[in-house]
Amino acid sequence: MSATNTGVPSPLDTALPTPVPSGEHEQCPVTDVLRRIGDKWTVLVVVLLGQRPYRFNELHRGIEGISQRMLTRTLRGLEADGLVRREVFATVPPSVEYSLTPMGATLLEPLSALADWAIENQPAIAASRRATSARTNNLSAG
Amino acid sequence: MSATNTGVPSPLDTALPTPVPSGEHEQCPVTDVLRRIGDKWTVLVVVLLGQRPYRFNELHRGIEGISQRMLTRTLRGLEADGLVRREVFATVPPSVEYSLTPMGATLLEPLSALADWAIENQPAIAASRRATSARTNNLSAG
DNA sequence: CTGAATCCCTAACGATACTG
DNA sequence: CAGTATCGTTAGGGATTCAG
Repeated sequence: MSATNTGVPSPLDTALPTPVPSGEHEQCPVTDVLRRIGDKWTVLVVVLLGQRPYRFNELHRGIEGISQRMLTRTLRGLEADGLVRREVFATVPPSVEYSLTPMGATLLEPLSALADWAIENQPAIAASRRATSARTNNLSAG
Repeated sequence: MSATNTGVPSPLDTALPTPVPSGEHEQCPVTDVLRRIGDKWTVLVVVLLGQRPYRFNELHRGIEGISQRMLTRTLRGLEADGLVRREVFATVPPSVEYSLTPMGATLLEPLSALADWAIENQPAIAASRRATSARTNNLSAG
């Protein structure tokens, strides 16, 4: 199972030559993507759009806690990256439909792998965090 | 290839029942993990430690641009999550060795899938971004 | 060598109000 | 309905300094 250096061909090696890229402003694509999808809402939006196209307020209602501002920014970012398509229908109450592009849809697969890992390991992680904070409290208390 | 709703069993569906979890403070494990590994340095550290154990300053030199502060915080976070193990050797110049735990090593696999995707799609994403900013400039200029 | 502590800046985020 | 504009708060992150 160990993916350290035997099992996995590791495309990460390709992305991280030797000392780590990050020359100055040019980050490696992996980091770039991680920072994009690591924000607070992008994954939720992508996952919802993976089910079917959504309209703006539909997403707004579907993602509890998101503000219009952040929903707009998230969608704009995904659109700029070519992961989401935005279709405007000039109807009388104007409506806008968002959907994944083909490239956006392919993101669901690696995302699923990571989600799988997250779900599987979340209990262990949570337990580890609790143990750590308990240990920290002990140090404070004596 | 479409992973929209036919090909992939989508563990995301498990994580996102219908309207999206996020009751109030309790986020879904996927979002939680994404925010953890989506920060600026975690992935780089995990990838390096995936090759072999590293000492503190070795990591510091290996990851160009990281500050001691952030390296420490990143390692502490990973340690608290049970993904990284910290071993202190009480030698005369004290040395500390960091390595992936077994659970940490399993993270390399889904990370590779995502890295694969990132590397493969990075050109398209970059092109899309350029096209978008060019379009924005056109609106401003004309 | 391996950090912890402090200060400061910026980007991200959220709430609210306003517009086509 | 689908946004934009503005403002205030907070969290992430960097530089520097100090300590075991």
